[in-house]
Amino acid sequence: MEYIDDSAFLIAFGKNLRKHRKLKGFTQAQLAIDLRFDISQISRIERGIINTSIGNINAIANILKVDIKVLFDF
Amino acid sequence: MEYIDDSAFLIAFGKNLRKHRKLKGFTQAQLAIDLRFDISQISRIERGIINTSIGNINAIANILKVDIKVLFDF
DNA sequence: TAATATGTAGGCAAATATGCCTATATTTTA
DNA sequence: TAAAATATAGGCATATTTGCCTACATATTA
Repeated sequence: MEYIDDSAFLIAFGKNLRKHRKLKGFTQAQLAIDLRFDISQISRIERGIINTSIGNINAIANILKVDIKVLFDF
Repeated sequence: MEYIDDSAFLIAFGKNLRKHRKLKGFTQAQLAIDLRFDISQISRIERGIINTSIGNINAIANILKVDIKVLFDF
């Protein structure tokens, strides 16, 4: 198993999240509103700027109607 | 798809993490040392007290040598 | 091209996680 | 049972995330 550092992991995660958000037809703003998140958070997460919580990712998966494991499959 | 609130999710996640930690033969202390985490964090995560980051979970998966998706499979 | 929609950048205060610490409880082993 | 190992509880200072905000950049559409 290959080691992946935190920064590379967060960037890869964000890229994958963005892919699935678009596949489900959400803009960052729409997703943020449904989640009652601030819109800036979605942008920060997708760019790998911040290391968000597993609870937030679970909430995102619920709104996107995808299995949470899909968001970690990259 | 069933809605799972943050608290229930964190508790279920922690329970599953504990299961996989034990399957791999780690104590909380051993895991914390390898991760350079404080030991109290492992206990807090496994009990669902805190909502830790995806980066931390990735680091844990690396140390346990499990696919990160396994930790979200419950 | 021009207008509109979508996303990025960054400052700041408040909320939350984290590390470090001591003490206590629970579980496992001799 | 007694001792040792493992896990829980909680306080406190520091670090990080988050929401709210304004401004700017990029992409999409008329």
